[in-house]
Amino acid sequence: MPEITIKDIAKQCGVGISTVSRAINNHPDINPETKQMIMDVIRETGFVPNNSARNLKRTDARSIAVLVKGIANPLFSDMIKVIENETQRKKYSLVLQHVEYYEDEVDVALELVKEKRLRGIIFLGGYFLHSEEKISNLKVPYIFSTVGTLVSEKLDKAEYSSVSVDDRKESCAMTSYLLELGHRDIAIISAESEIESIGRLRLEGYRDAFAEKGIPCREELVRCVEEEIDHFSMENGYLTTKRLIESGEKFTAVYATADILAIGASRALLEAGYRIPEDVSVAGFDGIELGKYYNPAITTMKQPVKEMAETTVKLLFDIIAGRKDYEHIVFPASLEVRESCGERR
Amino acid sequence: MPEITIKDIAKQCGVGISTVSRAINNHPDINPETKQMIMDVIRETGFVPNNSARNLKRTDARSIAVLVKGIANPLFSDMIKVIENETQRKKYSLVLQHVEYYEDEVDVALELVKEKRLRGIIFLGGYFLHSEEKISNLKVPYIFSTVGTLVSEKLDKAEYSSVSVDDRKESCAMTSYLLELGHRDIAIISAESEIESIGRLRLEGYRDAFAEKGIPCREELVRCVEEEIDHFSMENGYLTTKRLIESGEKFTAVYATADILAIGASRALLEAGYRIPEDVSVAGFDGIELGKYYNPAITTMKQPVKEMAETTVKLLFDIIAGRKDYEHIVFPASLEVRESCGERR
DNA sequence: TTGTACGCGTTATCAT
DNA sequence: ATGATAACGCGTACAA
Repeated sequence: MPEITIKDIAKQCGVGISTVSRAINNHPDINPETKQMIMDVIRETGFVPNNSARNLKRTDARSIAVLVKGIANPLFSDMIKVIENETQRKKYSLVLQHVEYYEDEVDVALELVKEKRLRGIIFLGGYFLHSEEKISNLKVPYIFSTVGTLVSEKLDKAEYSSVSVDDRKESCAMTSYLLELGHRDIAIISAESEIESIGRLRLEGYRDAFAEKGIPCREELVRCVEEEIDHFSMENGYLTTKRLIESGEKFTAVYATADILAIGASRALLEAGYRIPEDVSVAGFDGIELGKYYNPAITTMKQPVKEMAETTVKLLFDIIAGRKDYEHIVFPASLEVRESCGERR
Repeated sequence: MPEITIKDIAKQCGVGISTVSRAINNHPDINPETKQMIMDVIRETGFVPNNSARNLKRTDARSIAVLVKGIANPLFSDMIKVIENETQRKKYSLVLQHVEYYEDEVDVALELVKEKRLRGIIFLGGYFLHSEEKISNLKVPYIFSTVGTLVSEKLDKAEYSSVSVDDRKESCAMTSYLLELGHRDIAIISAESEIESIGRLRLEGYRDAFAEKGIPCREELVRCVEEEIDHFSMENGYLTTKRLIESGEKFTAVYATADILAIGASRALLEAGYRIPEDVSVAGFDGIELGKYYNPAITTMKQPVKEMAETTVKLLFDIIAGRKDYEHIVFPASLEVRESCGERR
């Protein structure tokens, strides 16, 4: 079946090919009547312009992309909503691209930039252990959102931008809060400890808090999620906590380094007969909406998602416009006391 | 900045343009040494082929797409995972495309098919009140998954396929279950009642159950979610239930027509001081993972997500291969009794 | 095994 | 205001 093209439309309308193009793209210099006539034919025939051909020619795209690693993470859903809005306000279009856990986000970015003539990129999630060599091929501005301090070690800070919270510091604050409630046996459900990652930073923050107060931290209570399944998932929080419970170690609080893990952890505790927070306190990190709805509502360290997303977009456009070169912005997180933590009894 | 192209590589390697193309695309008829040499240069230069140009030429794409309306819906996340796996097993690639709530999914599909040379499409979510005229322009096989019976009225059944559950019937079953527990004052939190939609079908099922048993159903207890915000969201379940509570109407059970609404509803009830299920029973629909983790775990009508997704992919490939023309498959849902429903006291 | 040349469908440039 | 035509970057007959 022969695809219907702009040529067919032109022929059928008895006009030139470029006139049709003008009609499609809302060019000013075209006779309104001609345009109307063309648009009518287009509707009748059901003609749809081929985007590949368009992108091939186009030099000006007015679009940016956000690459998301970890589709199911509610934190990202929340951010994306804001990014979408902000981008629209700038009259840009937003390409939303999911990156599989086994894919290299930089490779995906490189392809996408060429394919869609993007002006900028926002990375959400992932580890970013990228070689400078590869990422230096990325000629458009890019921002790491939510994973700020992570990237800094390998890469030249002047090459990229970031918007994030200080995961280590805020995690330390969360742990301190639990310590101040009188808890000493605080189990931590950590997403990764080996890889340089957000999970690792938050784990270090946990250790910092103990060190600051001169309280020894019990290594038996440091629990990493299972490697084989999604690190940030309720299931993993559940399984890891279940193993913790079954190990027989005593604890009075569980700090899960992500709310989504905290919910899985809570389930495991409730099933084992613990009451929250009467028997065990549960704390999370991130401040996702879901935590507010859970029963009990999860006390958490809340990232200012809305502000971060807005700032990310604003910064990206500043860089695109040449008003800035790069910037590393760190937002404060805020302790959100809800229902899942109590004083140690 | 001049983008680096296949031509540059050819020149730099001292070979023809098509030799480079052969190297990139793993063509058999190329000297392994030449290929190695070319690949080395490609790596050094960081050359990335332009997908737009490729798609423009390509006739064989070996890829399908899934268009998702409602990114945040966990039910869809669950399905997508399965679809991804199954597609990969068939050695096809999967294009995952989100459709904004204000976009027309058929328009998006039309564009995408041309742009990416897709061989088939899976629609997830949306209302599908599409005119036959528009959708008839879609020349590749397409399947509506999870919204089966909805589409049938306007469209010729031989034009498309569907995989779904019988929302009306299963919703009736869920309601019957509550009636059998002794509940009579069953409030329903419904996503839409006006538009022809899944929410509407489930509401009709609710009414059916009352009718079957000859029990009058109290219209004051039929509550529709707020129009302005996402119909399938915890927030909407929460707000709608809150309004219900504030209205002062008496009820002993709340049936939310989606688990995600049920969670919002539960929060509202708990905040108002009700215990679940001791004071009020809560029931949902869909069977999303989250419901299992909630406290109390939400009793629900579970859609066989995995089987549905697998079947959807299988069916699509059968149609692509010409082994079938179309098919409308209805899966049974199953009552999953968890913790949120009890007998009326 | 390799290179040349054409065409995919569109937009942009330049005439007219 | 409109039309002809040259790119855009790549794949692929076809020739060598």
